[in-house]
Amino acid sequence: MQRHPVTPPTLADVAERAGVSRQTVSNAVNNPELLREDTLRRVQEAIAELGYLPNRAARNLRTRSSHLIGLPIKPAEEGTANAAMDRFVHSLVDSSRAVGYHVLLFSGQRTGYAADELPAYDDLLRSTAVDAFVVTDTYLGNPQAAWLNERRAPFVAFGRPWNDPDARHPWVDVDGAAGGDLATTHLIERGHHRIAWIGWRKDSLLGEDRRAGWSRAMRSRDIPTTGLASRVEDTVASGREASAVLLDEAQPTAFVCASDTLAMGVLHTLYERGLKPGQDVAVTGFDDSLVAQTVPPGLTSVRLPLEQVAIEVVHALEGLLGAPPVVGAGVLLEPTLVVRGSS
Amino acid sequence: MQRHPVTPPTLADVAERAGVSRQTVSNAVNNPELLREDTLRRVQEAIAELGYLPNRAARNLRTRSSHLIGLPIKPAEEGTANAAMDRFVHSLVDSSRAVGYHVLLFSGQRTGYAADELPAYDDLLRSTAVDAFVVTDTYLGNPQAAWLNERRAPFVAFGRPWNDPDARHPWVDVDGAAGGDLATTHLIERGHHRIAWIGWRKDSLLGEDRRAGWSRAMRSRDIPTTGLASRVEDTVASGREASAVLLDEAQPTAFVCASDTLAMGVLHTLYERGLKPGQDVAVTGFDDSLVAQTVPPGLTSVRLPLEQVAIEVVHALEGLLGAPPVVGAGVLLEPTLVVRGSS
DNA sequence: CTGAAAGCGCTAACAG
DNA sequence: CTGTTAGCGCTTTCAG
Repeated sequence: MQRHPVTPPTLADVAERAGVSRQTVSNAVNNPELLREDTLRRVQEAIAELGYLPNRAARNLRTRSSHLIGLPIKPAEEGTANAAMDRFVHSLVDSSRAVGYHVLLFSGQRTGYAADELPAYDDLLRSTAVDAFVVTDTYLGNPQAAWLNERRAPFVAFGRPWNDPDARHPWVDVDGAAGGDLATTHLIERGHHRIAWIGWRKDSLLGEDRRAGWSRAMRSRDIPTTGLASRVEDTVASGREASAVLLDEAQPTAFVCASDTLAMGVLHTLYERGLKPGQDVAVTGFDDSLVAQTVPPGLTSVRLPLEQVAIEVVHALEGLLGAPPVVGAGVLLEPTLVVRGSS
Repeated sequence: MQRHPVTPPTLADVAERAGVSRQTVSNAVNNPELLREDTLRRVQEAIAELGYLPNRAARNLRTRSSHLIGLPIKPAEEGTANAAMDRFVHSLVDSSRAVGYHVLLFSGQRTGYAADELPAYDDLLRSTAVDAFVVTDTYLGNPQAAWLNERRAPFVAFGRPWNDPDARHPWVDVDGAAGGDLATTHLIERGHHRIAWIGWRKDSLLGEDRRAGWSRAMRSRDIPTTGLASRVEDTVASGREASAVLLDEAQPTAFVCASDTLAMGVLHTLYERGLKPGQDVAVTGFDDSLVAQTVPPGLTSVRLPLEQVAIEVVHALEGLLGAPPVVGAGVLLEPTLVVRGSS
């Protein structure tokens, strides 16, 4: 039954070895500045010799906190180029650990429940399994943010609270308009004028944000945009169809896409028509996914500063979980453009 | 300070409401068969009315287990097509939850430590933060498996213990040779004879396994393989160079690659030479990444049954964490081939 | 089948 | 600055 060679040492073991009380050891770990220098050193030696590490469960029970952050993961979307999550998760794990938190994964969307029921979140919260959540798809108009707000559950959103002006939770987001502008301006500087936009349906406010960058860049140079925009689902097939139609009806020489997935659709169309991306028609994507990085001849893409996003998210989390909790203002970060062969 | 509207109900609250003792409530939750039917129902009603859920920390402290599984994540490898992890993680989260476990993410490889030091694992173990680990890259010859074995830490490996014949831990793997065979046979049936292999360096036993499938398929039909194999790093650039050299020196009409990343390298070479994948030269990859799914005209790829792998991993975990622990035999699963435009 | 007692390992409060 | 006391919420004895 005993899984480990020996029972791990406890506070009491360390205390005995160092010749102090248990409380002093606890202080040595959590409030070292309270101890006299030599006592502290003696305790730390005992800790090192014994290889002592505080028992999490005991600490969690006592402090009423789990030091765990819940991160819901969406069902894997196959057939899309979405790899953003991956990079973000890595950064989040690292940033969290730096402040003493670990990341607990869970399936946010279990089937068989109404839209306003989020049992996965609820269970985690009520069983005190996590201290807070990080939610990443507020922009899909899903009910998480509202639900969490209502329960006063601590959470930080990656994504602005578009449809909830009086949301009072911390958020971190990337300026989609700046990204769209970046890509469009890049193409204009490459000599393109007829630059098409392929984005998502209008109810995607994230999509509209990115689109605004495209129209801003175009309009500020008095380049007409009429007939050059298309709004579709975020799939390769949709991107392919949309680009085929646009090519036939509006003769663009370049495409700015709201996602790498859509941009891949454009590459499909070009491939089918024997057109060379970057030479005959320029294409840019969004997210700098692995697909963008590996597809020949390379897909120019707007790269989100996900590492920085994670750092800001954790920073907001620290405020939220502090005493007293502090909710900072939303943070908006700037994307960059990674230029590759497709433009 | 109080984060939630009210303090969550405890066992005592439920007991009072149901008019029974705390212990009876505990039994109702953990050993319902011990209770009389009407008592059980009364307790369950009280639980439902109060929205009671056991406090994790308390339960963990008492049972000396965290009900958490540690999953190390490697630093994100940009520029590769590796998306296998993503699908696996999803499946693992779901499978684990079904048996009462959650997945805790951590950075396996922190910098600044010698190869035989794995402080991230050690800390998690000694602080009783996780009950077990799932390790996913035993094939890289990294020291995790040996280290964990030595400490008697419970873990399940996704990947065979290639270099450790007397390893006594459960593992789940996918038959790489079968995958290589599948791809090669498919190409042979499509009429190809000069089929090249691009794989990893010889010290990658996973790579050698996959390669064995290629040579097996070739040899069983008496097709010569001389000069048709190349072993390189797992990067797009290596795949590109290797395929260029092979094309010049051995004139293959098809490439079987040990990874989608290498296959993308081949597509780069074809692109540069104006050759059409699937028409002029056939290409197959390995892992069925998002890249394979989205690149035009689609990359034929060997797909690993990651959902099934996760299920088997969790099954092994259940055995490992049971009383008494049982270590089942290794499980080897069969991959499938997803045929797309590149062949 | 149900209840009472004990204690997991830790830290918040207070006393010395 | 250090030690004592108490108890977080739960489950495992052991009696009734």
